Amino acid sequence: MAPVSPPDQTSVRRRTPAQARSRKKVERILDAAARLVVEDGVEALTTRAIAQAAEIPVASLYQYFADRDAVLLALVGRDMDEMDAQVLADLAGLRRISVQSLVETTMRAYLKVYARRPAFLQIWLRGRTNAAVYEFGRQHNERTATDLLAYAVDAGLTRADTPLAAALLAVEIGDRVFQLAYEKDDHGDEFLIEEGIAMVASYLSGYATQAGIDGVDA
Amino acid sequence: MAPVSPPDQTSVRRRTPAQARSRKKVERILDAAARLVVEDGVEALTTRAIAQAAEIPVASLYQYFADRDAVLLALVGRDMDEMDAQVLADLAGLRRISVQSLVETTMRAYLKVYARRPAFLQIWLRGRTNAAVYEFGRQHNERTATDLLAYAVDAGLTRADTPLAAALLAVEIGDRVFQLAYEKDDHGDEFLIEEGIAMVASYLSGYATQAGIDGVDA
Amino acid sequence: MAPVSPPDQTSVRRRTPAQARSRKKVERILDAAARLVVEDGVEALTTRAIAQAAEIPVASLYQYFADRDAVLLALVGRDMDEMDAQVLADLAGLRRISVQSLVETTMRAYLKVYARRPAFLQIWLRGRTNAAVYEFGRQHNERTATDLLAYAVDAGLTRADTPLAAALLAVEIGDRVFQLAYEKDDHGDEFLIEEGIAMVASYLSGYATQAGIDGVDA
Amino acid sequence: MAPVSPPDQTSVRRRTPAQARSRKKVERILDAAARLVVEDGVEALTTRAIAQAAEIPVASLYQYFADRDAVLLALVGRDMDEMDAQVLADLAGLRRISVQSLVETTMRAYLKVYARRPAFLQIWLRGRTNAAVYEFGRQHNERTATDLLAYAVDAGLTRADTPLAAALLAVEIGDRVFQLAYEKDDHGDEFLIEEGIAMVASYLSGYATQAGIDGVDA
DNA sequence: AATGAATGAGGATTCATTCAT
DNA sequence: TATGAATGAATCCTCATTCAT
Repeated sequence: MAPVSPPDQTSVRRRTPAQARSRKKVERILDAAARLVVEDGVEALTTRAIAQAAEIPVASLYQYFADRDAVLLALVGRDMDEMDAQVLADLAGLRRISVQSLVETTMRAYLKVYARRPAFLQIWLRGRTNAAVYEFGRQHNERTATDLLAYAVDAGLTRADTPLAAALLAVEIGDRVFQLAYEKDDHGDEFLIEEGIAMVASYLSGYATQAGIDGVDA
Repeated sequence: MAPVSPPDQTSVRRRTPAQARSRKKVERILDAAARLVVEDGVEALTTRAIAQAAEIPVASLYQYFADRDAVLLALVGRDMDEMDAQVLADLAGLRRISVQSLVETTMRAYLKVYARRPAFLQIWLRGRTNAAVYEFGRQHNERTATDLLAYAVDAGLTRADTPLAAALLAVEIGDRVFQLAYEKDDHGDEFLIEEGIAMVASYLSGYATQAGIDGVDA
Repeated sequence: MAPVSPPDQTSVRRRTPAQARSRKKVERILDAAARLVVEDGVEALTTRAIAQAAEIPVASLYQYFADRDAVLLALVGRDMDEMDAQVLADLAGLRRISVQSLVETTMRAYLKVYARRPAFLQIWLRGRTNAAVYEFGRQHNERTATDLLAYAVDAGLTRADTPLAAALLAVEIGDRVFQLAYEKDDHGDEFLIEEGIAMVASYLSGYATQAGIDGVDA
Repeated sequence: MAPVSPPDQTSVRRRTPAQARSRKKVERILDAAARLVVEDGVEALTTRAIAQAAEIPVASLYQYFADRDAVLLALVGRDMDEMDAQVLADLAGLRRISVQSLVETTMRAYLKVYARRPAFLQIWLRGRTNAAVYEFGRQHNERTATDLLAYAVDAGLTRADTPLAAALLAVEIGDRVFQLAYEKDDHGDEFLIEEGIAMVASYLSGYATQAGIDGVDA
């Protein structure tokens, strides 16, 4: 079973020139928005500012996005998909897996994306101030918890009766560890990250099977 | 040593009638603001709304508070002081103390105040959306971490070389546990609270002395 | 002489397939617009909304209508034609005619159409807010006054020197009676309708010939 | 009994300088709005335009009016009060009164105000396009009907069992007569006005007592 | 100390229409 | 003929704060 849900891939097949153009503009808007966020924070992401940065009229924004929040969510969603993909890839690369390595690999995958995507870091870890983003995060964390738990149970790492709430707590705590680690440090405070990983792994070990502790071939 | 810094008590001695009147009005404003927050959330706390709820002209707000954020901070600060006092009191009531009971007592003290102060719960756990509040929280957590660590080292519960960052991590994780537990549940999800307390205690045990694990007379 | 001008029937003869298709789409758009008006009122009739309801792109609207107002006018015009036809038919069915029965039959014919065409009722009686519709109404009332007066004079019901302004006043008052009667009542307040008919008939009787009062064979 | 409700006179007694200034500004805004309406019609009455014409910032508008509609309603209300006062005064001047003279005097009183207040004429008779104004008009007509009926019954001009709906119909028809008479003619088409007055008077005579027909000393 | 009034700056969103393809 | 995309021009309204009195 896949450890995290793959991104939604509705109608990715072919694309008309018009759609391609449209997609390009969407990207352009998102890139402009990303720039703004990195420079001035999430609150600076006004429709006016986005339009100006993307060099389009404000009204044109509404061709591509339903409203301001939609832009923000698209921005987060884009990077979040990359996040999930990174976790997927890194877990796939493991030879042996245990609860410890599952946690470590997953969390370190996140770090890679934070390093690559400063806008994401900014929105996600520092500016989760917007209600829409907050809700998006909550849902993503829930999905992640569900997927990872299913994966762990499936792989025989944790007991079948492990409560979802425990998985969710682990994910949320991981999330907070990152928030804390990146609060002042653009590269993430390594001490906090290590301790955080240890804490989460240790917590989840409480639900581990013997195999989950010893590790099994992937 | 006191486990948490006592509230700032500048010029509490005597008070002129004018000061007393002023204090009263401040309280009235804060009470109005608290009502608003509980009813409509932090975003509803506009200067207009506060003034209307307190039945004073908007301009008069600025007699008592430098700006909008100041109101919010005063609101949080008032309850935060109560929080610290509760922790202080509950720790003082312990016969024997260990890392485990230190964590448990402290976190349960927080729960008591959340139950008593819905406005605090609303601002602190659900609406930490405002930059000023966020910063205030960070600083309070830092102070709390410093104080608790000093207390623990002093009492011989943790090693003298325990890094402050570890204490801070513990406090922040505790904070997140509460955020999660109160997200949807006005009374706090008990499972999450218990697991959270266990997680934090277990983490800090890594820095405990033997006495910290066995417990000592307070 | 016909009591009301027959609808404009430019080029109704034959139709090419393309024209037939076009006509179909026009009907589809008008039906969609009618639905919108009934549900949400005249102000809800935006080009966007119409296009969406008709399931065509907004830009395609402009293939069939010059602008937004044109849609509204076409909508009104369609039902107005039916209105005129109903008046024509009902008057044709009369054995004997007098000023009284002319007024009564005409006004009751309107009621029939209002009952059948809720969109018309909505636009015409409740939402005559749009300048174009307003103007259309004025012109239709003028035409109706002219036609009915000619008919009445022709039939010897009213004096030949009856001023057009009197006929127009009668029509306009009838119009207002309906507006009032349907203001809150979807079926039309019967008291107001009866009194209104009586008022208009009584007024026009001032211009009646003896025959117009006694009635003549049609 | 007063034939029409006197305007609301809440706290007209004394006035602080601040209130006087405020009142002055309100008048200034209304005057500017009136100018706009006369020149460009009701739809031209945007917040921007009003503010510009009154030479104040848009935001200042909201000090004195809750929203755009409030300005329009204040504008209408101001003149409507004058209208009521004129009716009151003119009826008070009558030596003898009958249904006929009651109708005539009332309607002619309206004409005087239309002549004095072009903005009112514009909004009321030509631009009753705005929902708020429309509703205001409906309510005023209802109040007027109620008051005039009570007055007529009181004076013994009409039977005590005259239905309110009849009075309302009379008022509404009078209203439409004016709309029609002023449609194209800034001074009001005299033929339509005379005929309209006759029609309404004749209609109401159906509910008159003998005294109402013969007339009584006021 | 108290406050009515004033306001600059900005907020999101909608709409009818055009045009290149 | 059909339409996706583009957009200029407005819309109303809110907010925190200041200042003269």
